[in-house]
Amino acid sequence: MKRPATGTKASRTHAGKRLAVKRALRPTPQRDGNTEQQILDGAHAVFLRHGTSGARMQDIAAEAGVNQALLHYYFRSKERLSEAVFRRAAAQLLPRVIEVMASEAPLEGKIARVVDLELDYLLQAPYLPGYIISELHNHPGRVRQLVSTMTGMTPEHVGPRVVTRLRQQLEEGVRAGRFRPTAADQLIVNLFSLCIFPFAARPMLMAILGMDHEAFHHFIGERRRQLADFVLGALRP
Amino acid sequence: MKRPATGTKASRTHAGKRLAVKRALRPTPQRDGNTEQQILDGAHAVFLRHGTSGARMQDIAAEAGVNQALLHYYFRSKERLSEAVFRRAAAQLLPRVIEVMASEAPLEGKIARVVDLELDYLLQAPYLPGYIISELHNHPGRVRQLVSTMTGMTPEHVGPRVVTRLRQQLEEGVRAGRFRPTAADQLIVNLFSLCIFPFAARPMLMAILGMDHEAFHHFIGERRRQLADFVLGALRP
DNA sequence: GTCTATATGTTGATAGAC
DNA sequence: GTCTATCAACATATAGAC
Repeated sequence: MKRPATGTKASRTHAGKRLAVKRALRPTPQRDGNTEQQILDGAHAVFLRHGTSGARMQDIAAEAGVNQALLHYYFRSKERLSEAVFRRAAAQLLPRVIEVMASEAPLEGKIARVVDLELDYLLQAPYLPGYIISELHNHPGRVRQLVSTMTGMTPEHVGPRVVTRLRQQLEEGVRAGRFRPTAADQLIVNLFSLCIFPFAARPMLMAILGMDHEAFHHFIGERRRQLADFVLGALRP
Repeated sequence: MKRPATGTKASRTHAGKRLAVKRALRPTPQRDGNTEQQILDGAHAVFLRHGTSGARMQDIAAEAGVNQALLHYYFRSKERLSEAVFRRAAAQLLPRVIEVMASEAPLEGKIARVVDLELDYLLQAPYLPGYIISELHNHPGRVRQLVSTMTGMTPEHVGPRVVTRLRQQLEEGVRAGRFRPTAADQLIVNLFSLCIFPFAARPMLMAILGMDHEAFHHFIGERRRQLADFVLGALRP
């Protein structure tokens, strides 16, 4: 049950793309350039670590170096702010990978490219997978935002297109004796699993395998060199 | 910063293993048998779907069919109740699998057995992986509870033992020409990734691949038959 | 042991000065 | 646009009757 939305709805002007007004020697502190972006960055940092339910608006304000009221001025509510952050985050997890998978390059190269792309990216954004999975798990409504975000970036529906192309390539490979018969959707999920899970479950893996941050980094470096061969190896007839 | 723990600490009797007192025709409603268990089940249901931060004590009480005050009578605080639920959940994700992996059976059989065990179990507890990952991600303190829970169930430290045994078997296999050189920890993570990720990322995968619940169930059924071959195939020299 | 009623603190959101 | 001060609405936790 959602909160009753106390005040009048959408009553305020609600900052559009505001332009750089005259900023001379006002008592107003040094706001770098774009306050909205600053807030979004702060919210990103806090939401990614604590999740939407666990995040506190006060912490976001502090992280962004602004006042809590400004958060509402720019984003109206925590709900909307969290949507904005989730959209931005969701847009970073897969699109490049999907782009590659949907391309016309040979399958062997695509797999190697996806592994490199994904591991390299996630190494510098290690909280992303855990956040996405956490949000999607705890707030089922987020699923709609995910699909709308992804369909907004790629022509047509994402899954079918990638899977169809992949299925073609697998069938060709099988006929040519290069691959063993393999279901396309299973292969896709295998690839995503192998790339993303180690980051999503990072705290667990580090605990179980007794790794510190440096060891984990090294572990991923090793993985970056072996993973494509692992998958290609599995595809051999 | 933790909440200041308002009241006196551990002041109450705090229900130990309470025994079945005389229950005749009292006005007290039909409490099946064990109220503590009932609460734990209700808390499990709510925490697994909403996460610790998102869960509300009132919802847990309702789910358990009891009063909110009873939650505090049995578990003192939301924090402790959530710990109890997390421990119980964490104890179900891996132990059987670790048991198998640490055994003396041939590697090929162990892999097939792990796949069957894990997919079968997760099919009936699909929220488990998302919950564990979400908790570990949003509440880093949970990591300690995880390791203490796991070390409490298996002799010695978990990871090292499993990895050591696995490394031996891999080396033997390589010498016998059955396996290609493979890092043990990478293989372990590959196995976990391939089994657990599809459930952890289930909402995302269903959305991307356009599956409904039935289709997902069928997808896992298919996976159950192919996954071991996929991994074994990757291990061939 | 279990309930109803209530205290206490936190949190998202708003009002209004500048 | 940005701030300080404050409100109103929960959510957790406790008190106390039965």
